[in-house]
Amino acid sequence: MRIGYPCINRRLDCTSAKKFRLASFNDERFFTTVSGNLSCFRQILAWNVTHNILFFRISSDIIPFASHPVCSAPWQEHFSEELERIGHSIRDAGIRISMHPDQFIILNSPDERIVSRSVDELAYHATLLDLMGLGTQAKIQLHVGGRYGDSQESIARFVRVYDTLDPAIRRHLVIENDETRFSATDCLEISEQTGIPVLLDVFHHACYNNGEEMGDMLDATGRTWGAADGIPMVDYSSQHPAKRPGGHAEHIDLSDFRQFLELSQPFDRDIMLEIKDKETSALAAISLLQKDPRFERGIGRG
DNA sequence: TCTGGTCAAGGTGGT
DNA sequence: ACCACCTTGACCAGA
Repeated sequence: MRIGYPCINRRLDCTSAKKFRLASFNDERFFTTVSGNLSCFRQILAWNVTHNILFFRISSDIIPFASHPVCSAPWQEHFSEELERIGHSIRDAGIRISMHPDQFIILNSPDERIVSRSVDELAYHATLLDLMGLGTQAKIQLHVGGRYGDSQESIARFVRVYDTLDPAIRRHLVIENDETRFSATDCLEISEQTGIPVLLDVFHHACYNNGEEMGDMLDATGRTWGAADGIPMVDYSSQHPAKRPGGHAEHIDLSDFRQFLELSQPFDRDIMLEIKDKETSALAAISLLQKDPRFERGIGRG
């Protein structure tokens, strides 16, 4: 069991997701920005290791506009050595990496231009992971997409597109339930047809479900991960009291988290905390986990 | 130096 | 057909 947080460390005076406006794109700006992002990424990883945080989600903005037509700069070659070095240090430390392309990346759109752009963006994610040599345990988590008024047909369209994807993308790709469109059960149906692993978003499942028990869903989604996929990942958050249902909490709710740990007791999972205060909640979660044998095993794994 | 309108990209639901 | 909202941080133009 590892604990992770996404993209940003608020205690460090740097960001690994610096970007700029499309209108001001030029190669110099691009390379300078990526260099800064990678430098901050290394700092975050080092900070994480000293705090036993061995799971981290890389921001899709670490290479801004990487899959956009405006970007013809050969970033793969330009940064290959640096990425390889970073990848070595990630593997040496036993760190797990994930990525989460944003809401515009949709494989089941009826508009093939949207699908094509989405595939390009996924290819960028996979290339980045591969340049770091992170292997198939590094995952790109994606939502199923839109319903377009017909969930079954939209699921079928996802399956059809998935089957055409380059294996270089598929080996990293997992799907995740969302809080309004496709439930964990929908994802399991897709998994049965494609073999794709299902990442359970615990909070989204609580928001949107068909009455399935959380424990059963943890079990069922975990079984979709093969040996090469590594320990199943889950996303965890809790409800922000003031926000609409589905709004992420500002800080981890430790009593809720303790209940989740209890519930998940039979299973080993890498837990991504989708919580606003990022590393602060990760530290709190870890302090709660000191005596959990699943976590101790994780630290020893190196 | 500070502020707030705006940012590559889509989907959904209300009108 | 059109618009606000989803959700997020931060860019950047203008004060």
